[in-house]
Amino acid sequence: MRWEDLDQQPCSLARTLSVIGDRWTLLILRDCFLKVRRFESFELRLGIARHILADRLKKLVEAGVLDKALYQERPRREEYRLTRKGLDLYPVLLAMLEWGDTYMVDAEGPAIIRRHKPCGAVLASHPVCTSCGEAVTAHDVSVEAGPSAGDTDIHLHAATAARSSSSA
Amino acid sequence: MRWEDLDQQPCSLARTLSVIGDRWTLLILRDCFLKVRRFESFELRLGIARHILADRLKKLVEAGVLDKALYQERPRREEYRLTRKGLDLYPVLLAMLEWGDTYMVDAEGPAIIRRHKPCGAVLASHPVCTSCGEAVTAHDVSVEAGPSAGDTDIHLHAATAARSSSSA
DNA sequence: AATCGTTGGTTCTGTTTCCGAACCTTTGAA
DNA sequence: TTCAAAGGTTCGGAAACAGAACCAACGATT
Repeated sequence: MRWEDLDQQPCSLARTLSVIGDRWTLLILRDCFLKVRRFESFELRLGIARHILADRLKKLVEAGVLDKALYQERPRREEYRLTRKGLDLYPVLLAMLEWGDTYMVDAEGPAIIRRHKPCGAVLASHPVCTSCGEAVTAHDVSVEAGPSAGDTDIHLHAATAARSSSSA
Repeated sequence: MRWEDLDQQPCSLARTLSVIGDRWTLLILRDCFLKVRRFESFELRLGIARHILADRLKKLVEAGVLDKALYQERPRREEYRLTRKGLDLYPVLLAMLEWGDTYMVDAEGPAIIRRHKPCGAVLASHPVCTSCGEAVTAHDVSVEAGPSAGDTDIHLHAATAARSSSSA
């Protein structure tokens, strides 16, 4: 499978990965959420090759995750800001941050702490079902074919995928 | 920055990416959550080169995300299962799935639907603060130096990162 | 007891993709 | 008229990836 074909897959995870699934993109987005907005700032903070940074920013703009806005005429200067679509990636970042805080930190604990401003607590979060409000775990979730399922039952019948399927 | 150095960064996102941040790993994990457990099944479903698959599975086992368990003696057969650490990645996957469902689907809607078994609703979820139970958005969260912060204020002072910092 | 199929890999040899360094362009300031 | 800053683009080498072939343990088949 080639990287570009990911967004053709009938799987929302694959399609999401086609936007944010590369080496640098999530680090760029992390910085966006920290209010980094300028090409040079990204470069400095990430130590990324300018070439790659330019490419990633362009792709994020094309994907509608970032918006390139003029913040100054004459010297024309532009900055990158998260769109609504980009802001909606926050749960992804948050989930990754918290997993890292739990499993990947040194003995002393995490280098950065997030605090939930409304309540003042050090932030820990978990997903809840928007309908019933209960916490969601992998075991509570079942999958079924959706509207555009077609013959893509491959995603449902995991262990039985012995038939030579359409995506093999 | 080299890819291997990611897990040395004082940032939980970077460290998480050092485990799940490559092209294939999240797709492999998606399948794990769909109860795919065997080398051949992964290969068939993903269309991944065997070589790469073997490498990713090994790394996931080394990282403690998967566990390689004997499920049959004589023909000795092993399978890969999510550990607790791996299961705890579910919020990451879920957040990506839902973002994809929202922004990346065709007109007909998503190919796969997730249902919250306890309440029966089609699943939509959002993160809530474990302390106060309120929904968490990017705007509600502030960051501050944590226990092992050291001189890594680079992660806090986004736009002011004009000094040549330690990670540049 | 030779060989065949199944599972689960490893070893080759290209081809993409990535990275780092250097260069280019626009604009304003010295 | 040269300089610097912001924001890119163009290169050659390095790494990751893909596809195919090969290996090996084991059981079943003949």
